[in-house]
Amino acid sequence: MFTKIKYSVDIDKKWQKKWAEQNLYRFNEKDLSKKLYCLEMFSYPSGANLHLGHWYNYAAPDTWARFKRMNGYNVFHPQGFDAFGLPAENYAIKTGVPPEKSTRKNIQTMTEQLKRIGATFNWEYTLNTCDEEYYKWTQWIFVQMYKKGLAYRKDAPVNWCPKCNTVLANEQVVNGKCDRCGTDVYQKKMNQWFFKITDYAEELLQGIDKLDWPEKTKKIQKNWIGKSNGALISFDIEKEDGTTITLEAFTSRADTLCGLSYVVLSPEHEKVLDIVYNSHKEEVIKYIENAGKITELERMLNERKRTGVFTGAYAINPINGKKVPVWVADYVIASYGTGFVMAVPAHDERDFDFAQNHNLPILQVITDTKSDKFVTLPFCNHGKLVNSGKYNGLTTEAAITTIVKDLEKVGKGKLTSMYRLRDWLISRQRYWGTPIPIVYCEKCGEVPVPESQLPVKLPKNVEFTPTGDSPLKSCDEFMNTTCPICGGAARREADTMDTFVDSSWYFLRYPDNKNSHEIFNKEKINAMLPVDKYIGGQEHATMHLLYARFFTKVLRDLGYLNFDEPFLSLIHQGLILGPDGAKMSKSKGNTICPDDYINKYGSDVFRMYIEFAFSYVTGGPWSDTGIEGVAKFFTRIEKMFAEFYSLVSIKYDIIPQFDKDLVYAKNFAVDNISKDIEKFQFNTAIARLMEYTNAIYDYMKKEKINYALLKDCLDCYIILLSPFAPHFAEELWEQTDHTISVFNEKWPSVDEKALVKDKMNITIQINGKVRSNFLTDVNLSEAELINEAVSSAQKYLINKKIIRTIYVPQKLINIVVSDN
RNA sequence: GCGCUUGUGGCGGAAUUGGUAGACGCUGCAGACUUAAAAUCUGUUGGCCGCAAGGCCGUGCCGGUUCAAGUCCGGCCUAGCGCACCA
Repeated sequence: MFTKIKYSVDIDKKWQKKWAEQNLYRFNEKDLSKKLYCLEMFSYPSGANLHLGHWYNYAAPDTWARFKRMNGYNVFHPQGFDAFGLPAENYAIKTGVPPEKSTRKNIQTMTEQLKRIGATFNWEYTLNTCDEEYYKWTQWIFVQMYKKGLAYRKDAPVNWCPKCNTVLANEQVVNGKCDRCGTDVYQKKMNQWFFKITDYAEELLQGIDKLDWPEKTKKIQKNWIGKSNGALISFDIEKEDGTTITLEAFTSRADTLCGLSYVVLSPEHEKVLDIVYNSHKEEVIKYIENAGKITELERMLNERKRTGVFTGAYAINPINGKKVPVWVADYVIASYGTGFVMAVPAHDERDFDFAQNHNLPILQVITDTKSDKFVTLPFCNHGKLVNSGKYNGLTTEAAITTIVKDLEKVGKGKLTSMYRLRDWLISRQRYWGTPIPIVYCEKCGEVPVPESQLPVKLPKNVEFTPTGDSPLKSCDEFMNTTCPICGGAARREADTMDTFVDSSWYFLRYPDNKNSHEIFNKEKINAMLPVDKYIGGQEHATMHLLYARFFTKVLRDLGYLNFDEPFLSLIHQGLILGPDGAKMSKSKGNTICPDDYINKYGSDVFRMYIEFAFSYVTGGPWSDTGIEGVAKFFTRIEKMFAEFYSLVSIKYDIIPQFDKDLVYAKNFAVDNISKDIEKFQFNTAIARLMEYTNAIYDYMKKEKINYALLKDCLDCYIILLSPFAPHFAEELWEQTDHTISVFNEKWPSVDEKALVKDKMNITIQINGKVRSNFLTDVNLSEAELINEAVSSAQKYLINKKIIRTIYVPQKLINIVVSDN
């Protein structure tokens, strides 16, 4: 029998225990026909309490997952930890506690706290990237990639963070500063490991359009890959000794070739010293040395001043044989294109600026298509060609293909594309990460560790304070090993991998997390993936989300996967800011601790509040005004049920007219709540639930009540409530004489007939302004409606002439009038 | 500099994609219950004019398209994000 319920944190505990005992949310591995892989980005095991961001990231998608579960889906909803990385190591440096120890402890605390959300997580599938059983396979992937030539080592100028004492990937440098600590990053030439993500540039780009991802994220990723169509053009350069050397330049404006007035090499270009004349050598070397000292940041600041030096050499324009001077200038960057550029000052701002500074000729070869009027230089738009011999009059588009075709005939040009995307630098001079499974043997050189010897274990007792050199180097027992090929003495690679490597494939491991003899069972993973719904922050648009796509494609090409994309549908949760509107941070002291709220109100109130108070994908500043309102809403629900059980039951068979409102309200609620949850619009879904609550209250005030109908509506009510307040709904379900669990119930379906109204409210507009409205029968014809509207709006029509009427079905009639 | 996104009551936020702006809730105000308070319930709550009926104004600003604009177009302002010598 129903006893009065008072929802509190005790009810959370009761049901969390029962659900765990029954393993209620168990994933059924046997039948994957309706599997649904719902995944939130895993979190970093930080020491402090679970913060608001975690709650927001996990609780709301759990509402979606529960909804899907009740709609018959076999929901797979795993949870794990991205445990390697800088924060644990920095914490260790500060406190002296080894990262291993603090991380394990944090994982334990966080797991307990995550359980307090009362989510449908499948904990038996958990993983942790710093476990040997996990990173063994991270290393295994590295070795597979190495064998395919996708992991390679090279000397390259890399981004160095002097504070973190490590190199960074391009993706981790933001405005010339370290993404992590904000320190100015500078370039350093080092020998490092890279993943050849550029091999997949085109496919990564092409695949984006097919994804159900936020448009903005797709755009960010497209821009990051940065495809640019153009042509490679070869220039012969005459050296001082009389020989010539040929260099290729990439350009998107081959049409401007006749306006060429010089060519430029970047200071880092390997052929600079080969080309330079003796008379200019000293000056050029000095220039290169200076250019090397400038950091990324300074380069950006000095973006207006374009410096450079002449090499003494001349290049031949392949289209007309004209000789142009060869310069070295740091406005040409070595890492994009070929590091060698053709300069057309009349039609490029940078070249124009440079030419003016150095008194180089400026030849106009493009003019406006529409007017032959004088155009101001530099003219960078498209147009038509002038001063270009036989190409005169062609549009720029046509000229590009014509000119490149002509060049191609003499082997001097071809159409091609360039990408902005660089290979992914994965070496880190840090301790707390996956060791790179490579050994260096004096005889055999660089040798990948064979699969049978994996994992290369991360040693425990290492001095991990960063010195700028890899901490593992100081650990002899780690470093000294034997060569897997010849058995002779060898040294291990001392760097560890970027933590983004760990997170690039974790979603592939969850469904088969205990597999000890292979990375995962192919059949199983191909049946379980792709992830159907992925939820996480937008800040990963050019990092994790790109890397994970890359790994998926690599593993597919290695024969392990039969799909191309890991995450079909992606949602970004908004960011919850501090009450001051600034990003929450401990240093600013504007963090919010969910625990206080949970202890006071219970986790369901907290969950429903964060779902109700924000638009999920937008987020916003935190404020707890309103959480009382949600708590009150819970009380109102409790009272609603108490009131129902106190009613004298009056039963009758014929549903009178006044039951219609309730039936409508129920179906309206089911319809809209379902649609809104599906779209992650939890705030409006909850609003509709509140409306349904009000409708039930209204009904209970009536003189005559159809008890069976009301009971049915209340049962439905509990189901609709359950994804938003799982513990509370489960308690109500039990108290209203049902067998648990409410989560085994089928989500209600909509009776479309109940949503058809027999009356409609038509708005009357006069000249587009709302004047009045009238309630009428839905079956009336347009003509009848207009008549009714005109007669009911008589007072607005005095001395007016009706010009036309517009009828919007079921909604409004606009009467357009003029003065008589 | 280029590209994208945002701007709605005192507050959080709605608005079926061009069709009654402000759903739902918070706050405030008034009332009921109470010795009183809390809790609960009932009304009310964009601004201005009006006793009222009613009217005028109103979705960052200026203009436009349309019978009709928060929604579409052009320009500007604001806040935020992405890229930034990409040839």
